[in-house]
Amino acid sequence: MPDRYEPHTIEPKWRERWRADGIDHTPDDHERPAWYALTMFPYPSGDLHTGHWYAMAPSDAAARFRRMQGYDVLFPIGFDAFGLPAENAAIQRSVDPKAWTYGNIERMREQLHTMGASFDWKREIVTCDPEYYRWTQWWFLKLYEQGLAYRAEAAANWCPGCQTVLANEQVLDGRCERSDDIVERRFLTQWFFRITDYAEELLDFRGLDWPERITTMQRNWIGRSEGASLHFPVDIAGVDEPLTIFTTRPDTVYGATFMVLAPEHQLVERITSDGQRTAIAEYVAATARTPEIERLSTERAKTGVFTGAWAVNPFTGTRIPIWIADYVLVTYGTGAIMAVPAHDERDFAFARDHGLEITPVFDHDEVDVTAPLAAAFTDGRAMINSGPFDGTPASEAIAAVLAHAEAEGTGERAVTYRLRDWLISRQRYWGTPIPMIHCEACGVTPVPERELPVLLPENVQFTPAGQSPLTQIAEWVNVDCPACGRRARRETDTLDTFMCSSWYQMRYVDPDNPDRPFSHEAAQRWLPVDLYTGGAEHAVMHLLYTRFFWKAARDMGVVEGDEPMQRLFNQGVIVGPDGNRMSKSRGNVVAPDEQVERHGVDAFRCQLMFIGPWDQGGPYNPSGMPGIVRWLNRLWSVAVEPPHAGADGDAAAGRELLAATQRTVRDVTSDFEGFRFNTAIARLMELTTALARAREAGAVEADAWERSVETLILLTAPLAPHITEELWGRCGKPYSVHRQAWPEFDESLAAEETVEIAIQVNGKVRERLTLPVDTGEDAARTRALASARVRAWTEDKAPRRVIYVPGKLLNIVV
RNA sequence: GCCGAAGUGGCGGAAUUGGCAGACGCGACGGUCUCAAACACCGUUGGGCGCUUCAGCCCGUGCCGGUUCGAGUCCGGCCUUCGGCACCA
Repeated sequence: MPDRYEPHTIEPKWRERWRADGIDHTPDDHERPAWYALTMFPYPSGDLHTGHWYAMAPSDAAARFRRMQGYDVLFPIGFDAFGLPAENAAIQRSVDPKAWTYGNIERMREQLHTMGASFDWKREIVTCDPEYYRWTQWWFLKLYEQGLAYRAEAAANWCPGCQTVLANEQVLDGRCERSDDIVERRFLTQWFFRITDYAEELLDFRGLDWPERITTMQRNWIGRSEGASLHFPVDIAGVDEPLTIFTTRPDTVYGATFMVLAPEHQLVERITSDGQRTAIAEYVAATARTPEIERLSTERAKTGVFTGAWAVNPFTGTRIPIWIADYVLVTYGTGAIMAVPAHDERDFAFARDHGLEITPVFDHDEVDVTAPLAAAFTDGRAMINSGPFDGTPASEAIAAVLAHAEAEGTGERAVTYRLRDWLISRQRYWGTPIPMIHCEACGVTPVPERELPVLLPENVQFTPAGQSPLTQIAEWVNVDCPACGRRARRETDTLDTFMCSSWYQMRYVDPDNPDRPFSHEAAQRWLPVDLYTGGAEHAVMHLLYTRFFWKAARDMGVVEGDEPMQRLFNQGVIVGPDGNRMSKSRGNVVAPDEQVERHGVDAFRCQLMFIGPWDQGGPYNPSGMPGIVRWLNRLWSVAVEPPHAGADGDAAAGRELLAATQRTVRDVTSDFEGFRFNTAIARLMELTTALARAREAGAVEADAWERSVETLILLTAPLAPHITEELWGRCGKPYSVHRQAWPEFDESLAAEETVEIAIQVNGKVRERLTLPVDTGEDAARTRALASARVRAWTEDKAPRRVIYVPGKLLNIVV
């Protein structure tokens, strides 16, 4: 009497065996081709939730699939352990961020083990370990050496109540989430990476197997614009340098009737007239409280204030007023624009609301400058009101004006990107210390490489009001300058955690190397990553930063090739049964541990993979679980209970079973290639049912039965690793199922003899005929026209047209 | 607001380039087994009309329009929902 499928007995047993055998360790004999499968490492929030399972179980299935296909697979795991939540816990609950983080890691490590994922734990990395962040600091120094790191003023959210810098996440509706004070923007000197140096190259995705929506989002994020820089002299005593603006439409310069600076623009202070000083100051202060998303809204009224200053249009010689307005951003272009209200909707709205001049410079059927927005046309035919250019066709206008500007020295061709340099400074404690020292004599001085890591002090005080705790630790802050030996101060900002995650895939290839971030040999063997899986929420920032990092590393000669991740797959976001993001306050959290306890690991993994396409995410409702449990029970049953002996079986039934098995091999293999685990499971369910039915009928050859069952177990192994290991053993096969070769599709066995063709009359299905697979059009047509049902619809009229799609349908048009 | 996606039965979803809409599963209903329950198994299941002998017919993939022999799929215009928007990771 075969016993029943009891996941709680077999699952822990096999996990222990695998752990003892080190079956998941990355092979180092280099016998087979290398495959680097990487899943985004988790933040150690303390609890492994359904989202982690949703990200990692299919990633594991993909890694197992490649192993069975004959690759040596590197499938590592670690923790992205620096960041804000640890600091919040410290402030709110007086716990030490380090103790909190490592406690969480320990708990999550155990939870991850129970997932049955084939991670190589020997290579685990934790980004807040000094042995890891020492190399993050090393990278910072290298980028600094390359001239890719620099300091500049940048705005930060400042809470006047807490006297501290806030993350965007901590700002709700312009107020501090803790104290409810109105958040201001403050300018601090901070560190940046010159990611914009790579803007052009980052636009190039050739050779990468990435989803198009991701590359599109990155392209738009980088936002390349071609145009011109134009220089407008400022009509103010003491201001010699001209005001430089960027425009994509230099051909409209004769219509520039005023200028607008971002309220944060450096010149504002110097050019404002005494009479306007109060109004300008008020407006600048108000802007500091306005979120950028709101500023960019096209539906909002265009506010602004006149500075009292005038510039000169270098083409017309006309004096034009200089305004400030918050629809101009200091971070884009030069932070200043020439406003051409006749040909730009935003400028038009502004001019209309503030009574400014509107001069069209392209002819058009109707020019109605008194009408609302719609009248601000951006298309033209030929230039007008443009001095020597009058009559120039629109198609030649930009080139003509640019040539003139370059000849006169009033402007030049320019390309601008929306992409801004990467701000990496954080005024926080729980991050990688920036390895820099500020010396009064020598200026900013790097910490010598041999002194790395700059250790993060422990047991620090979080004062309720004030800066990062790092600034308070005198014995840490005060050091000798490495260059001149005089007293100097450490940099107290820490690095953005995106920097930790920009190079972690490199560290995994050689995680314990004490002398270098990784060895050349290990990089040769494993890099770049063959398959990167992770959340679509990282579509732009993380993935852009890691591409930048890789390219910078390449230019230093540290890695080879142009891209860090060959293939990318972004899974969707899993939400609660009610369609909302899972959260404790909503009460819609599905706890993985509970599901595992009830149905086992394999069932939970399979259910997550079965609910829908992996890149779509969506609501997770455990109500579908019975279907998966039933399937695994049936799988168990067909594997342990063959048809009764003595059945020599029917050869035709055996052939049919093997054909169905081969079609499953074909479909499941291609589904795995495309991460369509939901349809793969559907096909496996069908084969399982076919086996159960065949056994019921009692007429299958023992050989065909066995081959089919074995294949079914192998195809299921990446999805449900425990039950398949158990059944493989029970079928008398040698340990381990996870070391077996993936079944090869044998087309000669899969062929079907007949096929059902839909017969349409005028596009509507009226008949279905079962025909031999190789039926030609003429034969199919004859058979169709012989059908009484078809004749009833054609009324015996001669077909006007016949469309035949072999194996699918025949459409008769009368 | 800007950028990127997605809308298909009561529910999750399937339909590789335009070619039989609803695979697979949940739920529901009916049945087998059982003293009963659980487990398991079998059948039906998009909506409407028809089914007294035969069994078929119409509608249907967010909404409006278009292209095509043929549209869930392509085009134009809307509506709704979701992801990202640079200090959450």
